Amino acid sequence: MSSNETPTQTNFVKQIINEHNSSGRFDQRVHTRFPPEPNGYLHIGHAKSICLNFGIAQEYGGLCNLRFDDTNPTKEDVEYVDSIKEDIRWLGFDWDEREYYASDYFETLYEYAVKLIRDGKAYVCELTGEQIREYRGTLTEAGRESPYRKRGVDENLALFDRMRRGEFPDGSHTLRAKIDMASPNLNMRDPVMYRILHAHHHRTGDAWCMYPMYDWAHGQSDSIEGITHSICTLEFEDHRPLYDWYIDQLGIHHPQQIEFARLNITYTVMSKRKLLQLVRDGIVDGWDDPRMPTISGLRRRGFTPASIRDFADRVGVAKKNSTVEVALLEHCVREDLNAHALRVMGVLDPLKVVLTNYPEGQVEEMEAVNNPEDEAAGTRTVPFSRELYIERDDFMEDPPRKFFRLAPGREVRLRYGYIIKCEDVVKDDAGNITELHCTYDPLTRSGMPDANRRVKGTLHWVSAQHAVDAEVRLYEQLFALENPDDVEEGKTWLDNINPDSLAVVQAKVEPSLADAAPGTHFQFERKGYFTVDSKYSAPGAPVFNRTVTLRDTWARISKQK
RNA sequence: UGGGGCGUAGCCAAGCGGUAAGGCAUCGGCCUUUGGAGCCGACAUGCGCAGGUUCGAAUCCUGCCGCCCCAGCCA
Repeated sequence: MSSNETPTQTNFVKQIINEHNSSGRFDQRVHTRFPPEPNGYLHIGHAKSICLNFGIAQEYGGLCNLRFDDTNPTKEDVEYVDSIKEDIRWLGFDWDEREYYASDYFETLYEYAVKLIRDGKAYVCELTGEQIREYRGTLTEAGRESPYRKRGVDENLALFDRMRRGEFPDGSHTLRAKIDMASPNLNMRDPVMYRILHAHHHRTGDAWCMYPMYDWAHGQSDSIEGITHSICTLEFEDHRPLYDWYIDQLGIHHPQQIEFARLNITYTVMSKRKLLQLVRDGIVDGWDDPRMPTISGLRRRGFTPASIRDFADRVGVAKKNSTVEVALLEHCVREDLNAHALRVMGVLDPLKVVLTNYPEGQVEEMEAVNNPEDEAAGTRTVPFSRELYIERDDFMEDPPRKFFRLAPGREVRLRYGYIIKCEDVVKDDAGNITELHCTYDPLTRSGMPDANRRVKGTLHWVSAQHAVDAEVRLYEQLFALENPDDVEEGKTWLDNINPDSLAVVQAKVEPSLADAAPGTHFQFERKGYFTVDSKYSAPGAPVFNRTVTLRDTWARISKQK
């Protein structure tokens, strides 16, 4: 953990582990796992789980496996397993050689199923999907037993074998656990263990035409891997009795499942289904669109692994459903980037300034600090000349009281340059300001004694003749509402999309940025943190994504009016 | 009306019978060649509500109330 990350505090999961360690239940062993289904890209909610599982393993000197729960070939794909592996590594975690797949255990699972059948604890059922639902009963009424429940062991064994051999069509048979159709826990009402699916699996190919249900595969997979603590989300709490039942019937290693609340963040959605829809409908530019809460989106946006880990730590782990304000995530990146990002100057909305008393053709190289938070980052040189660009909103013809920037007759400091004074405002026929005529004070160059003169504000700038054109993408929240699922009658969450979530702007940036490498983080002084886009940026034609703005006191003051 | 969970500040979250940590946000002030950063300070007589036990309760007991999850051959 780097120094800018908050020390991890205690949580109920660690308390449980501590109790196990003092009782000796698992021989002081701590072995967790991160078990994604490869049916989509990882998002920041997964990052919370990854940090938890790998973090706990690290903290207790244990191990954390990566296991793909690939029990449904109709939804899964290698594209997803590749992206998942990349994202976990990028976050800074390593599963060594322990990369497993539930499909590795299909044969073992099959043998386990045969054992249950032999013990009279499972049977082949020929009810249709609809009938199974009817027989299940409701939340308040017990279910009815399937007419196939009383089949003999030999018949079940034979039928199950024929299921495996592919003698039956999809949906015609299932293997079900024989538990209790009257259980108040619906998961215990003879759950389906296997369904017939003549589908090609991304790993096992066509070896199987029936696949284990997640509930039948998950607990045993953990058991087989010797997992001690199976950490998962709240919705599986009701499934724990079933997992316990399977494992107890089988008499195999019994992990402890612990459930925690999944992460929600304001102004975004976290369900894979919705993220997939945003991608498929072309509402965003792929899974890694910088507005997406996916790991790949956050990466492209400019978030750092350390900032996401820090966020996961600060958010904590508990059982209460909650929604964390996106401001906390933003705080975490700012803190990391403040310490590490190189400072540069870039003007997003250029307004030309002519220094009328500055020698024509003269160019001075101004020394600029790369990162005031890190002396080792050194300095660089920025060209200064007679014609410059400043930010259009750093000038006001008729400024309000607390506006500390440029205005007619007012003086302002150009960062690392001179103090200048606005003498004239030049406008076009329509009355738009086209340029400013200013004078500079030659005794106030940065470093000179007169440079210490007190002026109201300091502006960033770029020399017009040296400026590099850059495309800058300014992002806002993808959704206009804190809770995108808060929809009125007849509308959907898609109606809550923020139409202004992306603004593309042509900026002027300092020459050092011309060939900036994709993924590099910068602070554009006074504006925010920006990252070179990994998809569209090219040498000589840089494209920047705005990760997050700087905290902006002036914006707050002016909004209060 | 069944079962499983959860209620501590605007948002997270510690606390585990001895008198409400911390972070984010917000609001003041200091400082500043980034209105950034940093620094200082404020921010729950109160822990969903009502009773009870106790010298003492956010913590224990009882009863309410509210919210989330479960009726896929998804995970």
